[in-house]
Amino acid sequence: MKIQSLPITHPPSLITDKKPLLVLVGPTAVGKSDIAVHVAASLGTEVLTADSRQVYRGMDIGMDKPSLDQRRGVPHRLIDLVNPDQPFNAGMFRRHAIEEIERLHRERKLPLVVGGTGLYVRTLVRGLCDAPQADPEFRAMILREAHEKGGCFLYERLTCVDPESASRLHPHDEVKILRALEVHHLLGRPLSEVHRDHEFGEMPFVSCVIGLIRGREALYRRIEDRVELQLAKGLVVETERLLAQGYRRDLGSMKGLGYRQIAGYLAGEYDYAEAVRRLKRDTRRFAKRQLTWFRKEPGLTWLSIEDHESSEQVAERILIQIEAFLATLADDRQGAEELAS
RNA sequence: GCCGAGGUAGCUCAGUUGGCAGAGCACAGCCCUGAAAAGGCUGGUGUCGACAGUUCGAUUCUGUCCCUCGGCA
Repeated sequence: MKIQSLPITHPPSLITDKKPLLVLVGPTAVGKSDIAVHVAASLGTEVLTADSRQVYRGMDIGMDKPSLDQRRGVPHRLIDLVNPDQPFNAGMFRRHAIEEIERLHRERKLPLVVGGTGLYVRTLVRGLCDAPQADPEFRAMILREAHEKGGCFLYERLTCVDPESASRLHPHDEVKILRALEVHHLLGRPLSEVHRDHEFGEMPFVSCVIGLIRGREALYRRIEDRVELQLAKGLVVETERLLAQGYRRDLGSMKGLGYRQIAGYLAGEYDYAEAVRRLKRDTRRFAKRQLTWFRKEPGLTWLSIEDHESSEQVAERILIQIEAFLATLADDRQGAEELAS
């Protein structure tokens, strides 16, 4: 019976090698942080944050980092890794995260990844293709050239060197066109080829991915409440401080939700009420994009949160799912051992 | 009460010399492999205030009524 339950795609030898990974995802303001602390405390483990924004030091209110009080003694990792003007990206996240995951495995703890950055989570669950890191010099150079030549220079160039990537991208999507050109320049191979070799088929761990969700109206209400709370905590002062420290508005970190809208208000582009309106709107749109991303994540189990549920109650339900996941893991392992002997 | 102005999408409004209506915002759906809280794409969701009249046909013209906002009493 045990042997029959083995998925054909996983040879027994691989299953015994692979270590488990727990992952909690969901849109912004769904309540991940509070719930995760309860889950981590029950499991006696730590929280590994998969959030592209919480890695920046000094950006606390805008990125909604959980306070020490909220963390209730549970260690949180992968937060405050770089300064706001330092580069950070999915590859760097993956390297830091894998280090922490392996450490926890050595300490016989179950790694619990919690976050809303879909791409970052995916680099852990399904890997990341072997392409070179971002090259700021190349980008600056080619952007200068594009500025001089104007029009669709970048897109046309990509059509020549990597027609497959070009056909998948819209001519207006400069960020992704730039990346494809960069990879071709550094590697001498088209990015589309690198992607085809990888296809997110890496699976370094046996992952249990749970997606938290609420009704759209409830989620939007929570987003509004959270924005108000961030403003009350001093988001404007924090933005002023970052600008005074010399962090310019065009930095990736400063384009994050909160800082972008408040910086526009501080620069006199619109009034305070308009800044708040835009911040709420942009956060709602972001939550929607997150949902679109997670919806197509294979193997994700949704867990819908009711309005009346406390984070402890939700954590209880998650723990039941985790127990079931660990039980199948133990079954598979036992089956593999029987097969091997 | 009288005199103006107006009632069209969730909101602000445009428009149809009579042929089942369109912008912005809001909203919805989607794409994504080292910028991802970034970046990009697509979509009009409607008893045109109500009822009658004229007309082949009325959101548009006419009448009555209702409502909102000004001004005068």
